Amino acid sequence: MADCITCKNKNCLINKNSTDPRLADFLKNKHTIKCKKSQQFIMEGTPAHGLFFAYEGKVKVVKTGVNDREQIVRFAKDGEIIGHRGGFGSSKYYSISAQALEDSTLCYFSKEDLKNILLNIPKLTFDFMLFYADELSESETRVRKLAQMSVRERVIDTLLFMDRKFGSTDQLLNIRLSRKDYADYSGTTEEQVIRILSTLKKEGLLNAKGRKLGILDFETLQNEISKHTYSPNS
DNA sequence: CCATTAAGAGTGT
DNA sequence: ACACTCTTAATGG
Repeated sequence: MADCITCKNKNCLINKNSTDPRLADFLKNKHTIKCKKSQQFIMEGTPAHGLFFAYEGKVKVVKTGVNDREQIVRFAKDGEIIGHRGGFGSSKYYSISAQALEDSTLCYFSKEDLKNILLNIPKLTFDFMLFYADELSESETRVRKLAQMSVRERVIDTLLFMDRKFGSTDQLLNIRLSRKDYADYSGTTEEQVIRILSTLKKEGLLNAKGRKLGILDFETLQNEISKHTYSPNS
């Protein structure tokens, strides 16, 4: 596989700093992991040895709650980090699980290597800090939405989010999720999601080809949740 | 390629 | 939430 310097994922924090000569040895220690669809590669509560980056593919990050109810915490695509703390911080264990949503390729760095470069390359550390700050901000916005939006609003918000994150082609979202996944991200049950999706279809706001969903009327959907999205963060 | 089966979607209660 | 039906995807010959 391509090395970090020539990597296509220009948004990756490692790629952005890959020309720094001090990174050369570190980059040699990168591992590449192939992951089949549905394969879980981080298990919550398991000792953390490092940090993953999605090289290619899509991943969901999940936190398990009571009665095995799952909450999808975030999604990751090309160039993005999975397992934010990766064991180089205070906790020795992963606080989340991660599962591939499609066949994916992951890059992996050990926590020792990571610690080393974070302590020695300020620019990279600064980029990480900015990234974490943005993530925290987004996470805060999500807390508010989960608390204040109605179920229907949360489902709509999730649909719009999927379009922003993964894009659409031919009026179909470029991601394939089960209704359960939509529920686990929106903080509802599968049945609720199914019902809301089918009413959205009847209202002509949503499109479905097979299992794929497509947004037909962005404006109406946007308007319906606009009172929650006046703030700078989506 | 088609048939069988498993997984997921949808609906009524 | 559960039970049931219908649809779609996966498997294997």
